[in-house]
Amino acid sequence: MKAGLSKEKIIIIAAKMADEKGLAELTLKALADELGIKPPSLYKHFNGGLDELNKELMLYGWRMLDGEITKAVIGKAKDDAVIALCHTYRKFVSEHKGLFEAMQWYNMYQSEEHQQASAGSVDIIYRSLSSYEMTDEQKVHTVRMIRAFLQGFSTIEVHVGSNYPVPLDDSFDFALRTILSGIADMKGDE
Amino acid sequence: MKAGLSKEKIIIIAAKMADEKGLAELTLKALADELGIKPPSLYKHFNGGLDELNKELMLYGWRMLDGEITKAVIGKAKDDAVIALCHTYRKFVSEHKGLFEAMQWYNMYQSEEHQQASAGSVDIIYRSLSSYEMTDEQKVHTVRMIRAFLQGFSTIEVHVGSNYPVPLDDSFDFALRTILSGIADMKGDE
DNA sequence: TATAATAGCTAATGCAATTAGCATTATTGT
DNA sequence: ACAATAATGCTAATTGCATTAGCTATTATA
Repeated sequence: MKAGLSKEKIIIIAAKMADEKGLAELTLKALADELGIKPPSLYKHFNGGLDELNKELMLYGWRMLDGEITKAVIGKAKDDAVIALCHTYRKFVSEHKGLFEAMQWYNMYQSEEHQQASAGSVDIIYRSLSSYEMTDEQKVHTVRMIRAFLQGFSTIEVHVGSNYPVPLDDSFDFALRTILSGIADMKGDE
Repeated sequence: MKAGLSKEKIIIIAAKMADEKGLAELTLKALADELGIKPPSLYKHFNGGLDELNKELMLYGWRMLDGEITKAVIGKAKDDAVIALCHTYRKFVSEHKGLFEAMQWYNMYQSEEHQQASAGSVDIIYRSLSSYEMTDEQKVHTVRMIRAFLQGFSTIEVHVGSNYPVPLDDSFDFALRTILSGIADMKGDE
């Protein structure tokens, strides 16, 4: 019997499974079961087996995040753009914990492809900064800072959960304001 | 033959292996080979098998990082303390990439123990902020911001490597200055 | 020194990934 | 329409690691 599957459809299902149960639970066996096929059949779609599946999930995740961020910053500039970008990133992670795990996977097989995967988001952050008056080098630093903050905060949030007296939302906004204020201060600096 | 091993000795070797080859390569088989014993023997030290080994590595990593940070901030206050703390954290990660991977593992089996593991570092960051004039709530926010930044930056650094035109060192210092400047600005804010 | 605990071993099991080779269903060129 | 080909699925078999069970030697202790 032919199940009428395609790489894209499989990736979408796999992403859903990863988001629901965590990336570690996404085995070829579990995925095959879900799809109603046998594990070896997956190799017809993913020659590279589990590794390739993970790589595709990573790329899929970055593409999706790029798309959402792009939408979110349309028509916005400076602080508004950065704020929208950060909130979008955070929302994405909260809704796609499994994909986010896969997206952090990009050093394995330290290849080009993986480097480029996150380059899209980096580029969008970079362009969101275009309306600020800063040197290109300052922009690179700022992109890295924002990226580090977003990734770090998201990771902690995913891992730790949100059961504190002081809400994480407040901390996120606080940190965002701090970063923006830092950016505003950076005129005269080297 | 008795190899005269103890849980502690094994963890130290395992940590070294993880740092050298990556956490994923640290299998019970590889560890047993390295130790000159057979895989099942490891269960005499780690009842819980691979899971427990990973958990112990995580705890070991946090203990070690706590120790180094504690040493680094002795006799320092305010910005000096924060700067020392951040540099120490970053240096630690660059020297212990495998352990760092294990340290991020702390949500699995979403238990108490894991929560507490990173609490030590959080506490040290918190205490490093004691000499600033800010409310307790602001301190919590700031701790989270610093922690997110450090973790995010380190992760990116570990994953991406350092082959850019703009050196990561500069970006790190830049971000650190930005955060400190943001902290300095936060007097009147809510 | 007898006894219990410790730390190692071998043998066997289970499970997921993967490979090889076969069968069936689509597709496509004529 | 139909032969050739590609695509997609299957079963059977292999590999490798984690884990369990049960045995043995060594160490520590009463």
